[in-house]
Amino acid sequence: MPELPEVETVKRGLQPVMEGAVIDCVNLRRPDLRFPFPSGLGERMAGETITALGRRAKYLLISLSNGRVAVSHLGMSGSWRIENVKDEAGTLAKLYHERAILTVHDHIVIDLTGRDGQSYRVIYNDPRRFGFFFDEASNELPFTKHFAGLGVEPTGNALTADYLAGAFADKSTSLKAALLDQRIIAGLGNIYVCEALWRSGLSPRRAASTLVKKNGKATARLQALTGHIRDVIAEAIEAGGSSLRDHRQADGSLGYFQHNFSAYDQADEPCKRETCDGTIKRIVQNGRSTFYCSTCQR
DNA sequence: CCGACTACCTGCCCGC
DNA sequence: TGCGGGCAGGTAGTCG
Repeated sequence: MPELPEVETVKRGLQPVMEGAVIDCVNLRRPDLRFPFPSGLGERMAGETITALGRRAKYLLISLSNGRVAVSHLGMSGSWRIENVKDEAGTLAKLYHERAILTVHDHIVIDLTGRDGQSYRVIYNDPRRFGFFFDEASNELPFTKHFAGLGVEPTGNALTADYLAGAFADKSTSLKAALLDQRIIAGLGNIYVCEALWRSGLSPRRAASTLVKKNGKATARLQALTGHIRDVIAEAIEAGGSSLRDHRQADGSLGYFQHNFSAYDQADEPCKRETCDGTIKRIVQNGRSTFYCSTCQR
């Protein structure tokens, strides 16, 4: 589920509890997710204060007072939730402990003492275990293999039509694949690429280079696409993340962007563009589903 | 170097 | 009702 807007939503949901909190203990309930947890990870985190939560691309960043950062990637099915938020007596946390409310897919449990002095429990759940969790010295993180090659954020000023023109100029690969490439734009996933292309009236099958003029400048259509990428991501964050099926915000409420999908998961539905009488199709590109209208997306 | 493909893992949904 | 097949938000590794 988790594309950039969902990770941003998770971050915002966790911030009130986690920022400024002291980590009492970290329980890694299995040795790995997609990769083995680094040796000593839980011990390094215990006793530290969380100085800030951040996000880069689809990674959640938990900055610690010892100069390290714990990094969480949600993979396809990861989520974070907060338990025992209202613990006024200071005893509820213990009760939850004893009741063993954890399920088999609750892989990471972080017990905290918040700035308000109350006890909190933050839990990472991930049925498919495609997520990552590791730590790194914060000044080293940008140079690690996961971060070194990441492209620009779609939320900031670095995403411009000129930047994309440079990245797409010699790309004969499909627009769909180019937009999913985290080395170009970091944070887009299958849903928002489909949505941005639908808004732009661009076929996901078109070669990326066809949006660049011979002089290397962006075409008007690439300029429009750039704006739609920024818009769709901003709207999804505003809506609290999309969430297919069961994706929930950290406070347990559902994101509702999914009600706004124009193309993604709309196979056989009529195209929602007012001037179009086409039907959304599902095709497979690079082994992944693409949803688009071949009538108005050219 | 790049692009295409596969593997990783569980759960859900559909058709038989 | 049970079972098999296909599919799911992502990314790292491999291969050509």
